[in-house]
Amino acid sequence: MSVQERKERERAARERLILATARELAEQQGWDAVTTRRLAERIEYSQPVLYSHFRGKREIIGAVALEGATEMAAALRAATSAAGGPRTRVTALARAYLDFAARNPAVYDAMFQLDGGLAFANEDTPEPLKDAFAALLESLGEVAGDGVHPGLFTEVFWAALHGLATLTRAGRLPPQDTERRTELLVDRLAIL
Amino acid sequence: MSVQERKERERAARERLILATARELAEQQGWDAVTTRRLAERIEYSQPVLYSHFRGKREIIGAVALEGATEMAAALRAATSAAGGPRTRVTALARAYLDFAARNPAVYDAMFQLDGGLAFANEDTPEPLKDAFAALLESLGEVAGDGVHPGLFTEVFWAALHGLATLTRAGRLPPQDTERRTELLVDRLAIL
DNA sequence: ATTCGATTCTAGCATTGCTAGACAATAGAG
DNA sequence: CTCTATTGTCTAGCAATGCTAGAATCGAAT
Repeated sequence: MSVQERKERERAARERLILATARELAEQQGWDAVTTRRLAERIEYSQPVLYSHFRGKREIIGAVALEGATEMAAALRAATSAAGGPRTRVTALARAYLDFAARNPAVYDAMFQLDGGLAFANEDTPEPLKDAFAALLESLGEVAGDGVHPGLFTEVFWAALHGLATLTRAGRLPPQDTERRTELLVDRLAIL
Repeated sequence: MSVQERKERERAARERLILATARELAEQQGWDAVTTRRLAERIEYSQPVLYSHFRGKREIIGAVALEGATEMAAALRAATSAAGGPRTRVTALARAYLDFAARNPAVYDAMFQLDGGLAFANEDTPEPLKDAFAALLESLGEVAGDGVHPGLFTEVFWAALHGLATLTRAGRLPPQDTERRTELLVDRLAIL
């Protein structure tokens, strides 16, 4: 059975290669530049190989989105674990979120702007996405305030961060005031 | 000179027809369904005619976005003018914004999600967009709180609304709690 | 009625996502 | 070591997309 195992390892390695290449290409030139032909050429296989791993381009985007969700959850937890009190923690969380979005625009797009064919806000939601939301909830639940449902509060805070991230990235908001906007958001929304 | 005038009138009418058709098609089946061929067929002209009015699909999206900005500004002002105090006014504003986004998803996409080739946050920004932001500022400036720049506050509030609108529309947030989220947002962000 | 300029259309290009069917490599049996 | 059957990969192609060149047609002014 060792032959089978080797093949599966190689197949898994190639799948990782596809995803890493797609992500790299998307970060370099945007998702529009991630065509099946270019992607195939970069991994040095023909296009149909892509379709033996993923149903199509959408599913590739979805896979990158899941990778990103895992990383984002880790980044958020790393940022908040170093903080002392609730206030520093929430500020660190907000900064880490916006920083992740700014540093990985293509991955952020895959997660929240593009159609990756992923389910959201129901029981079919993939684990990494639920976990990323959980990472937000861990720090935000404690500053929701009395009588306010932590989940609802987290949704609102998240939406605000998402709005800041996307509008800034699209050039709708001047980038230089990001820090001041973040502070204002935390000051007002969080009950400390 | 009457011939020239008639021709210009007809040309302007056709341009309105193109935009109305594009918008209708986008609202019915999404912007992906707005192909130059389908659009040309619906207006009963050939595709190249579209390019005598607009540089390309992007510019059509941009034109729809500007139309939408004008309408949104009007909708926001209509909603806030009926309100008595600052609190009712801000709540009405938030509701009107989210309502506009929910009722005109394709137009909202054209304004904020798609690339319509429009400038933002600088002096080249088209008038309708600046005016829509001004409509937000009119009601939000008075609840920014002492020592907080009204423009910055408006940006943050707007970003939060934008996040709620897009995440809800993309199925990332359950729609039924929209009203509670709106109330929470207003309660926390606005200084009354 | 004819000419000439503007307008509109036909036909086509290159690119996209995706797939069918031909071809090649390889594992396992003899 | 050879043959076969399965598994994997590639070549070639489809329909759809945005956009454009050049032909054809229309209409206003002479």
